[in-house]
Amino acid sequence: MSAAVSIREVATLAGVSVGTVSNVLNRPDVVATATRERVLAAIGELGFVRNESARQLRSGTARAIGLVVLDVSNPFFTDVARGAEEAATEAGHAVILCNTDESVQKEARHLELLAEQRVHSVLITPADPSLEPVHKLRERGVSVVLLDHPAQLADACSVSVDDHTGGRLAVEHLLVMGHRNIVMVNGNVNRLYQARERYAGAISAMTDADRPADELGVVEVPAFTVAAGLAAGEEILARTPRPTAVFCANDLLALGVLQSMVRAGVRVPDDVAIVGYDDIDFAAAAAVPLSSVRQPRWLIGHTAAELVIAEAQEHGADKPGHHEHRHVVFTPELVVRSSSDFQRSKVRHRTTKRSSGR
Amino acid sequence: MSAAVSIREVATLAGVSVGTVSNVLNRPDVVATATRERVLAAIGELGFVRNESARQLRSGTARAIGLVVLDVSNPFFTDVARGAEEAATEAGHAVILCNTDESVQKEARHLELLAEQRVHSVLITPADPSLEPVHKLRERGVSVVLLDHPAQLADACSVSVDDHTGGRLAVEHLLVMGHRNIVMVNGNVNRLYQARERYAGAISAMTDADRPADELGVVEVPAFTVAAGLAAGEEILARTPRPTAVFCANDLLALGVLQSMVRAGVRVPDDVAIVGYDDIDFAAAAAVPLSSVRQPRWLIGHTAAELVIAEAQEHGADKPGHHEHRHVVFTPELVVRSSSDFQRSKVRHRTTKRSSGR
DNA sequence: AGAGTTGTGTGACACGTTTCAGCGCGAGGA
DNA sequence: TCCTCGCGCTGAAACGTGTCACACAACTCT
Repeated sequence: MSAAVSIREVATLAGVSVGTVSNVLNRPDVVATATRERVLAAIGELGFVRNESARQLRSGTARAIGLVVLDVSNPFFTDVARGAEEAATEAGHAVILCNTDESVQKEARHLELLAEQRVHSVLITPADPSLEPVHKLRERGVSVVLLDHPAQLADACSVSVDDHTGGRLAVEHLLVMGHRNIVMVNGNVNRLYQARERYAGAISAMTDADRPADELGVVEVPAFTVAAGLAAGEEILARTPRPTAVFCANDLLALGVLQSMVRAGVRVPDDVAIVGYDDIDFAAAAAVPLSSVRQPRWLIGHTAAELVIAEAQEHGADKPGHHEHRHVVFTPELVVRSSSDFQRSKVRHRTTKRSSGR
Repeated sequence: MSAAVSIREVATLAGVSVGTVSNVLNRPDVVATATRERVLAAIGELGFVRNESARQLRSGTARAIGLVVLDVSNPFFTDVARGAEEAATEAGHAVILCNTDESVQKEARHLELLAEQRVHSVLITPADPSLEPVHKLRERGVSVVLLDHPAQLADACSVSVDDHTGGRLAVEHLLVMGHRNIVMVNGNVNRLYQARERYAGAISAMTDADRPADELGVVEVPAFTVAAGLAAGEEILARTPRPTAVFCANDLLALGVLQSMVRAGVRVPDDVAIVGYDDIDFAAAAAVPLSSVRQPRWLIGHTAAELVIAEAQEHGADKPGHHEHRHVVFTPELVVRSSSDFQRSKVRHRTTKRSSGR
């Protein structure tokens, strides 16, 4: 009901000019203490709230950064988002979270909206492999940081995790555990960079171990979700001979596969070993704790936000165009738990017996 | 690099006035076809993008609605967010997702930011039980819809699920299954409305069944997370006599409790039955599929967004202040799965035997 | 005492858009 | 022929803020 109160009304109530009120808000040190307090009192009395639109119009750019992810429902991305938000908040920026569900159309629409908002910058896990909307954004002068995407391909900073190594670590581990019939549950290799790299890493582990590449089967899924993992699990169960190990490109898939194994009475890891990717919290908390390739989720988001803020500062202070794009690459780490480790799962079984014996 | 191009440059290139360009964008029907196409061509050539800040400054309010939730990492809330976003997109609005982690400070800060953005409206699951920041927002003229919160307390619309019934359903079920030593894992009853109501429902199930209320124990947790559930599970395991059933105020807690039971070799549901709340996707996909009180997550978000959009339209078209606040209450539904149902879990066990027998 | 200096505050302009009164013009009716 | 009307377009006035050149007063230094 109460109409929006502007800086002008504050000024008249405090008996000063609008410029002074603006100074109180933005450079409090240049205004005398007495006046400042008078203005602040007026602000409180009127319940004045800055109009961010007007600020942005004046300054040309918003104090917000867009974060565009493939799936908000995936805990991996919410953790990345938390990291980004923390870094952004420190620098006085807000984060606008956008979800694409891997859809090129949704991605384009979100980027369009973000461009209209004149966001400070955009952190994005691209859904469109052509990166065309990303380039368009850069042409419009918006800083972009690519998440989980190859550094060299685009004229932008990037933060990623070495997916090739990640895939290799997982399959090396399974080979060491003696598995000779492994299947990888993966997304579309042409569409998603992560899917491509993790598969390549897996293959390199096979060749390094002098195993023929065709010992690594593939089940392609339409999405990185638990439901898709369940379907993949059914397909794996139907295969003869049944694979003895499954490497999933993502923990949600792994949880789905695990679930279909348990439902079918297939023991994990005794009959089938499973390794996931991302090491989300649900992985450790699964009924058969899931081995997984850990990525520094929070750090990815945090670093990306820091990078983009730094880029903007350089760009502003120094000569424009002088910015050197940085490419941060983290190294993933294999976390072995019961789902792929016979020894660990034995410990669990012993505990089981003891407990049920009392 | 390319400086922001404004409507004025488009106008000169197309040889028309700025007003005409604006009309092409907002009321294409009032401008002649030839001119319209000329303008559109100029827009394409220059790569013009509307400046949303300027629009907002002029129109007074943003085409965005804020969604403030207690925990973005909780799949329940991401599903609510998807519903809200879908409804908002239909009406041409964007959704700004904010996370409070149940912190009063973060909530206040986010609402402050949203107020500065002059958002169209706010959908919120309040973290501050006093609702004071919510009232402040309403005074500033921002429409608010409360999610999962009692309708009557605030001067606002609300969308909620009957938590009292939900709690009752869960405990009734456990009583029918013959449990006489039940424990509820719950958040702080004074701070969170949901915790309070679900507990009250649970108690009413006890008294309706002529059971003494003290047969329902309580474990209070500091947060609705898997980690907190794990800790609660440890505490439950240490109790003597050990409870035979656990009702968790949320699925994340239930997953944590389930995990600690499995780790300790306690069979679910044979030794301990577990019922969760929300029926997130992970519940069905858990290794012991989780019984849960289902809430229409997507619908909650969708309805809330629709309500707030409708409120704004009425408010704008008719006399202001004439809006009648609506309170939508959904009814929850108990979904029984293996974690609390001996029969179902038997089926699973038979399957196990058959499979491992081949 | 005059010149420089520092500390405060003023007021107008610019940012990019929407909106609205109004203008020119050709067609149709009297 | 004149009047009216509607179409298509123009041009200027807002919207609320940040910035900047400038004004004014009170000191300090020589």
